[in-house]
Amino acid sequence: MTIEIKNIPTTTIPLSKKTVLNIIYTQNAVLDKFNEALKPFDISGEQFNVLRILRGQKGRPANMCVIQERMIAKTSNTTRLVDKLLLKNLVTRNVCSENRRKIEVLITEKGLKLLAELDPKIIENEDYFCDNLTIKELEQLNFLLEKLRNNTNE
Amino acid sequence: MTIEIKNIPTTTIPLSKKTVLNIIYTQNAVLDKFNEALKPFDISGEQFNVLRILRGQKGRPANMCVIQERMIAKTSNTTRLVDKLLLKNLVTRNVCSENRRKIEVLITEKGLKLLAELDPKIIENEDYFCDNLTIKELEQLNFLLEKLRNNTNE
DNA sequence: AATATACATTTGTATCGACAAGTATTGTAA
DNA sequence: TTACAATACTTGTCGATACAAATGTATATT
Repeated sequence: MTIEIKNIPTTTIPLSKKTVLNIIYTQNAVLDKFNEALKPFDISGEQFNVLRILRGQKGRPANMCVIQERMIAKTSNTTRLVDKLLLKNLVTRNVCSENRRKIEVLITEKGLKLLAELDPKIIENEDYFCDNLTIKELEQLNFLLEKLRNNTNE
Repeated sequence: MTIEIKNIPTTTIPLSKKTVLNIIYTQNAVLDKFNEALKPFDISGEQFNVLRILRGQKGRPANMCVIQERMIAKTSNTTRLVDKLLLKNLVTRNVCSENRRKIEVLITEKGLKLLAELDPKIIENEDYFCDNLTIKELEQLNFLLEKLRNNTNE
């Protein structure tokens, strides 16, 4: 189900356009593989990310806004994501007693188990692409991506 | 409305995970800026891409499946995207007389005008990021992305 | 010619992202 | 204390993705 993407010709397309396209294609390829790995476990990429954030809390409950700000996708809807996780009993959700505006979300044992099962698949997935490059090339790639992104003009 | 993303530490996170995250963050940043540029024109990124594909046809009509296979997002719903463009009179849609299963989609004058107006904004957008790197660095970045993507194992 | 199969597109459903608006709770200031 | 604003979260809507199923048309098989 993966589509083949040819390398983009530099002669006909300006280098900047080619670069942007390349970044988009590459992320698509990476995310496709990522979602493919998650699919047998009936969990979406964003649900998985929320679970990982909750695990990172190490027992301390996370508010909605804490989850929100740590998510990769900015304006995703935390309420509905947590709803889905709740339905699968992967998290618990309770109103905070000290500040009743807040919600305390915790990962359950079942959630932790699922993550433990998924961890090696995710690593495998990351290595699948990164094994194509040497350490030096990976470091160079990271350097270039960060330099491209960290615009100093703003 | 853009969120700041710190550089990812290499010491605590494996290089492969860092690389994948960097690719995702970078594409997010690029697409955010891209969508921001399109927003005043009331057109979504995918709608814009379809219009560009149609312009690339240079007067020859495009079938749905031709549009589909040239789109960046694989399984996007071409029918509904074309519907939206039709509502804005940016394209025409007719059943092919030779093969009535097929649909012939054409970009209208209004569509071409819109693209002409958008072209410089898109270039500006691409340069916004790429100006941070030298030509050599851009070429290196493209090389690395393609090498990462073009997995020889399959 | 009737049936089956492949092809091209449409439709339906669930989920997600982006964004605006709404609700409830808390904090603050006149 | 009342009024207003800020905070935390929820709900609604729209556009889009992902995917399965359905529809309509053309082609191949018997």
